[in-house]
This record gives sequence, C-alpha cells and structure tokens, in this order.
Amino acid sequence: MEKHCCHSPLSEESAKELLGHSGLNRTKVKVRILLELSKSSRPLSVQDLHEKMKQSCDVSTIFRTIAQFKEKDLIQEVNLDEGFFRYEMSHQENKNKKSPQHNHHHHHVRCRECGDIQQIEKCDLTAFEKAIAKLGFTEMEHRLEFTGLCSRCA
Amino acid sequence: MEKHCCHSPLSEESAKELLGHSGLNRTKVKVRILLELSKSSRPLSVQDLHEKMKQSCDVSTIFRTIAQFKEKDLIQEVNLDEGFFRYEMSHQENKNKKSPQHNHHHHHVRCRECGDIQQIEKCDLTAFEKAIAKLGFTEMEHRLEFTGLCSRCA
DNA sequence: GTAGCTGCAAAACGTTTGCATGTGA
DNA sequence: TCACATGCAAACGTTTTGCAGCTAC
Repeated sequence: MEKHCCHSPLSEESAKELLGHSGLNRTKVKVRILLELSKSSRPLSVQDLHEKMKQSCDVSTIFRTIAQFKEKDLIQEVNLDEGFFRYEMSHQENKNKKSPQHNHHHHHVRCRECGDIQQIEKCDLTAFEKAIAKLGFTEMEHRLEFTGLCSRCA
Repeated sequence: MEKHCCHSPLSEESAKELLGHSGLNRTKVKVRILLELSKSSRPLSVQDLHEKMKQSCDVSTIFRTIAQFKEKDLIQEVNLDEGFFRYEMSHQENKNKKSPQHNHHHHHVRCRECGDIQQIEKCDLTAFEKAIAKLGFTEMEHRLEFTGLCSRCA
C-alpha cells in the first residue's frame, strides 16, 4: 500500500509523444490536460482541470478531450460517489494490451470529512471474482472504493 | 452467494408500522415507495419508482422521501456507475444499531450489456480494511461493485 | 391547529451536443 | 487543404429548492 501514485509528471515533450502514439493531434489543450493529470497526486475532476487551466478553455472541450483520452486508454475514470467523475493517468503494466485488466489496477480511500484521497496499490479480489464467475458472469471488472475518516478528521 | 435479496415484500400494515417507528408520517406516497422497494428484487432508481407509481406523484416528492428514508436508514443508496443512484431496502442485522456496518452488507454484479443486476451476499474485505486502517483511516465504509457480461450476453 | 407533506415550477449541477469558426499536419 | 479541435450557446438528465396549498396527527 503506497500513499502516492507511481507515475511521474510528463514533460511537454513526452506528452506530445504520447498524443502522437495515440493518433491524437498535439494541441495546446490536449497537452495541457495531460500535464495537469500527470502531475497530480490524485484523480482530477473536470472542474479541477478547468480551474487549474485558469478557464483558458471551455469545459465542453475538456469533456471532449477526456472522452478521447478514455477511448485511447490514456486515462482512467474514477468514481468516488461525489456526484461527478475524476480522471487519472492510466498505469499500464503492459502497453500492448488494452483491456482494463492490463491497467495497473488500484483503488482509493477518500476521507468523508475533508475529501483527501489516497491510493491503495494492492488489489486481490480473486475469491470474489471466482464466486461471481460461478453466476455465469465473464469479462469481469470491478470497482472497490473506501471512505472513512483520515487521521486529521477522526 | 445468492441470487435474490433476502428480504420479503412488506404488507401495507408493516410499511406503516415501519414509518411510525421511524417517526415519519404514514402518507400514501411514503407507503407506496416502501412497498415498491420492498417487493423489488433489485435496487430501483427514482425513475423506476416514478414509473411503477404511474406518475401518481412528482419526482421531487420521491427524491425528498428517499432522502428521509436514507436518513432513517430504512434504505441504502446503490451506485452502479449508471449516472444515477438506485435504492434498496436496508437489511439490518441488528435493528438497534444504526451505523452502516450493521446493515446486512452486500454488493452487486451488473451486466454491462443488458443491465441485469444480481446480488452478492458475502463480503469479506478484512485484509483490505486492515491495510487501510494502517494509513490512519477509521470508520471505514466501502463499496465494491462488479460489472461483467452475464451468460445470456457473453 | 400545526408541523410536515406534496405538486408545480424553476433552478442547479454535471455532462453532451450542434454549429460556426479556428488550427494542426 | 481538410480533417480535426475549439468556443459558445443551448440542451440534456438527475437532483434540489421555493413556495403555496393540502394532509396527517
């Protein structure tokens, strides 16, 4: 269990490279969003991004960009029951595979009081998944999110 | 692992009793919502309820009622990443205690294709919760939701 | 009688879309 | 040049709120 994300902030160059590899144009907005996501230690909402970019682009553009990034598996959507989504850089263990299982799989703990978000690295749910497979389900994905009170708020 | 919910549909009488015990008025709408939730084998959205009640009351009333029921722990909110919430009857193991831990804790599997929802009875995440406690978090709650393809859709 | 419930209308919120203009390759 | 990206405005679906009238107790 580690406190912070394991990826490192992208440089402008590497962000552009990443966009190129994904077949996306290297526009100002796309680069900027990648930089903000890659340097954040926690998943960001569209509002977060809009503020960090000082409203220099429209939220609709952010949503459209996010949609493209999701499709290319550059980022992952995170749902912490806040009424909106957050997004974080994908951490792919094997860059050749695109299925969700091949992303560096992890979850989050969020403090119900102050909203602090920490990352949980380990994910071993094999017993659950086997049991559900017995119900006839395949291609399983799961989401496991914790909330609690962090030490400051307890 | 069981397929269906373990609670039984309420009678009109028992619904009124439940409302009385919770200090809520025994109005037509409140009784009706309790009956619909208690007889459903899966969590219902506000839209679901509105349709089942044949639009005989306003959605805003349903939302307000739902909020009261949640506060009194009569129902639980379920988030299956559909863009809206669902609600189901609480299954309290110990009716004297009100903390989330004392609800009959369970989760769901939802088919990404047809939306079928099944219930998972077991919930053993002690290893996870202990690890997170080490991060300094207390009063933990968690949400574990699976999606996959059910046998019909695979 | 009064606190609480309801319907209606309007608004809030996150998100999506259409369209006209602007930009990257 | 031309597909793609963007800003703006308008719409969407879910949820919340204000207010006036109604109902349970």
